[in-house]
Amino acid sequence: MGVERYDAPDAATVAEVVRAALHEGAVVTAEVDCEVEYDGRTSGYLGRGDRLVVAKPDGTLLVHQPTKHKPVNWMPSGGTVVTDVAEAADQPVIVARRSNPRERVEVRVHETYGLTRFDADDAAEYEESGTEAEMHEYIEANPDCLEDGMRIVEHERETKYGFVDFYAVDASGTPVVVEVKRVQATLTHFDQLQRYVSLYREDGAKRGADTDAGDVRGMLVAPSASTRVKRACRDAGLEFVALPDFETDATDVTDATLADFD
Amino acid sequence: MGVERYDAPDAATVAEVVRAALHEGAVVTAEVDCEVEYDGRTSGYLGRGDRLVVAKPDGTLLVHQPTKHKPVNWMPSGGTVVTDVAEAADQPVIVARRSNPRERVEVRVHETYGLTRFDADDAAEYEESGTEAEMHEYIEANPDCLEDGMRIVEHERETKYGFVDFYAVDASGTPVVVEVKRVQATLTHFDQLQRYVSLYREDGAKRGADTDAGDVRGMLVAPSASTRVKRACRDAGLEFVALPDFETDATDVTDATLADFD
DNA sequence: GTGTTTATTTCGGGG
DNA sequence: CCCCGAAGTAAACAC
Repeated sequence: MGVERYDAPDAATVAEVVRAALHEGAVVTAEVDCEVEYDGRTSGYLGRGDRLVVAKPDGTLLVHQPTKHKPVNWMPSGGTVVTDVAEAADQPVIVARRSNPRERVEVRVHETYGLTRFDADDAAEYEESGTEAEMHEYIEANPDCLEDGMRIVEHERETKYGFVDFYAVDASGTPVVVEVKRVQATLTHFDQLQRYVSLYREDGAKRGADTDAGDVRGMLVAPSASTRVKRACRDAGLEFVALPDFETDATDVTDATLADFD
Repeated sequence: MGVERYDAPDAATVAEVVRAALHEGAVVTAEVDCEVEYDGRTSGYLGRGDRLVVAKPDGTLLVHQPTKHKPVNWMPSGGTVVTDVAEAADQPVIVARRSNPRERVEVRVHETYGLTRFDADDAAEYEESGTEAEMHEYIEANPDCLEDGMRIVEHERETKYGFVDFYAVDASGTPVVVEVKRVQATLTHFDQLQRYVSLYREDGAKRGADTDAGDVRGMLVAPSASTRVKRACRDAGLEFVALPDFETDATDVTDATLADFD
């Protein structure tokens, strides 16, 4: 929980402080004028400018420009961050590497305005509600919200082409493949459902030519869908089901249900 | 390009420095003990712990735990970041909001270890090569890499269900829909191609029942693909084409070509 | 503004 | 390890 601050440190200090901090589990932030080079999945170069550099002890490296959410260059956790001093120019150089995929970020520092070592102590974990997983739980507990008489047969059913959110059966016994989305449905989601339904229809056709191979319903469940998606569903014989106002307070419903068992 | 540093500032100082910095276009970083609340697309809560908070003048807010690439909480650019002091506890509170979607991040600061104002001057833009766009250029210039006798008819052809990377014709005059991926092909990519091909086949069927409506080839081009994807392609009558070792050094080729014109 | 697609996506879960 | 799909995806780009 301590912070150590270095103002306009020289190259050797930068290299040593960063090395020691990361080794000892501390986070380092630096305000620098630098240029950046990336080589790996693609390659790229960022000319000189003022940036915020963050290095974490898990190998994460972030280079932030003064705007935007995403770092302009980075390395995800799992790699290693090392610092060195380029002899010729007496400049600190921060290099982050990893293998799989093999990639490398090099930050050549021209000027270090400031450097901070932060021994952060954080045991908390983020808790979230309103996720798709919770939506699944809600549907599993209340299959009638999809359609009266619906019965869930299997959740996350594995097929040779991937996972189906729900495999269900409607009131008349017809199988229903259900794909659930927490956000407005897109063409990609339609694609997913289409893939699963095609599979079931093929399998149905194999089981027997006399049975109606198309006797499988596909259901895309989401709070909304664009016109294009609705049309695609209609054209492909799939159904879009608007699950209205699935609010994050669905947890309240679950809580109430659980309370009923007390 | 200047940095101002505040050690263990009090709540009023934090609020004022953050306000002034963001208003004047500077980036602020703070090492704090805080709790965080998010409400918007989902909702969530993060209990007390030491974190690095970054606020940018474009409305970006980042809350970083000591590990991982992604911030545990954030607000993308475009919103507003305001600071205040909770009277009761004399704590700084940083709130980022935006509409569309309507969401809000609240950082309740229990202790501020350090605060930095960074007047960053950065005009550089990141330049990247080895992207999918370059892969497209390569294919357009060398269609034979897909298959001997292939001719590109159209690049980025628009359809009512989205864009097709290439619309081509093979040596025998059969149309080929081509979907190109820079990374290993996934089922999602297969889905995309499948959607386009279905469309072309439907259109073919509409044009004339006597012509073979299935007379369209679909080609998924990528450096590799999982077994599942290859099987899906085979089953759907689509082709997977491994475009071997398309390296980022394709830029070298370009450079050499450009040099030839000197 | 919506709608769609890409991404050095990152991340987590399961086999 | 790979494979797969979610994400508060963000960001670019077309309409």
